[in-house]
Amino acid sequence: PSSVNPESFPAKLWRLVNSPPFQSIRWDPSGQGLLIDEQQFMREVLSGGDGAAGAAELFKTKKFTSIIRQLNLYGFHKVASGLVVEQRPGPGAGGGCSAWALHHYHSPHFLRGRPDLLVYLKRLTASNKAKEAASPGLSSRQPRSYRQ
Amino acid sequence: PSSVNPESFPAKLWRLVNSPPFQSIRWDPSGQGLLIDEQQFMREVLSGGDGAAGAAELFKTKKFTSIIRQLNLYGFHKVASGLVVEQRPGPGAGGGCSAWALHHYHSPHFLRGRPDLLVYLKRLTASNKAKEAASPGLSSRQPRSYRQ
Amino acid sequence: PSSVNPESFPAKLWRLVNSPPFQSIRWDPSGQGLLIDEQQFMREVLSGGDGAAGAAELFKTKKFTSIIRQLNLYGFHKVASGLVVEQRPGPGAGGGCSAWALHHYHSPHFLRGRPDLLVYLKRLTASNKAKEAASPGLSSRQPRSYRQ
DNA sequence: GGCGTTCTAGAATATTCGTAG
DNA sequence: GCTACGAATATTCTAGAACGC
Repeated sequence: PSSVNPESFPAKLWRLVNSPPFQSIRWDPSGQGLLIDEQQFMREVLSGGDGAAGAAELFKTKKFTSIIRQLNLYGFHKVASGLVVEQRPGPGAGGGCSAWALHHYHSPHFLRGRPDLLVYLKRLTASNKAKEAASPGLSSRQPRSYRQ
Repeated sequence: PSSVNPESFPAKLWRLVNSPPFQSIRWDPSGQGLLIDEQQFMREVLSGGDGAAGAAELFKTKKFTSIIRQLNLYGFHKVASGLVVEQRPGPGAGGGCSAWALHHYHSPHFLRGRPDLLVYLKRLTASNKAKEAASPGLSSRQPRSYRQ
Repeated sequence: PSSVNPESFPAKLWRLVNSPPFQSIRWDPSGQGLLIDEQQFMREVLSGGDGAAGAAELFKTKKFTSIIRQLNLYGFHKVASGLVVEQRPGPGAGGGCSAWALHHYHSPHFLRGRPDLLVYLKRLTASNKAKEAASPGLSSRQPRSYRQ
């Protein structure tokens, strides 16, 4: 019945992560999380589309922090890296290695190959939160465990 | 009497803004606010000192958002841009126009030529806020204009 | 269900002590305590990762005392040395006599082969301590021996 | 009212310094 | 001496709140 608004943030995110031309945002190896390269994302997706595939005006903002705010509003949580996080290829050229900001985010309703789950991605508004009042009620920064 | 800890955030900020070698952070024309060029600041100050004057290890963070959090913790507020913010001359080559992130922040206790005011910059902790309980009590984002 | 945040101090400590490439930090013979060679740890783990396995940015600090503070915050206690603590053979010549700082620390929730206990390692904050108000309440510095 | 964007604050852990015991 | 802890600041992730459409 109720499909997902293709202009909503989760729908845009889904299209981006499944778009091979966009290298800045992709699935993690397990397909359960999102990897976003901040610098590359700013060039490719934000700031006016001089990027590769011409993501013309996909988002109104030019600030990466707005993307993070949206992720949190839709219930995504940051996954602590620290472990694998694929090795830096660093072939040779380019040189300026630059402090990488590779963000890893996860939502139980955003999994590779499962577009059917997108309908469960709700914006965490006051009213929506009231509806889910009986939920486990995670605190703002999960004190310890976070992978559910 | 009570001087300012030179390792505190306000002291570091003061030294940076008064350091001509650092072009990423400077006074606005009136001397009452701070201008920070995000991209340049990340290169010059954060991320390991391959920048100009070697601000080796001034901050432990490499994230610009941490600087913003500190500014807010010390009572700085963003100044709505669109007004002054001198045009960047754009030396010539390159041409990558790039979506500029030029941040304009203000605090009544951070004014050009007035290092004596720095002692009034207090970190807004629970305890410090309790001490100033009698203040007007501004909400999180001042409803309209807040330029005092 | 609830796993441990891999970015927390106990998780990092666990990975380090179980990482053979890191020789500076290892289990004591009984597997109930931690042995840390201060000088080697500073080279291998702190101070920029020119060390062996490239523990790039595992900690933001470069001070060994900060590691000790973290150990104490998570309930570790120093084990009186002078007893076991195998002598380091001293690889060869030189005879850098070495007033070696070999630190021996213990926690009942940090045992070799028992990652399941890590969830009991709680940061000793004011709030956490309040929650455990009804606990046996061990004093800060165990009166005498506590080797269980 | 919903949603997106922006600025600010809350809350938890991390780092540092001083000092009590 | 020297271990352990309190307290203050720093860093990080998430949420609150205001505004415009």
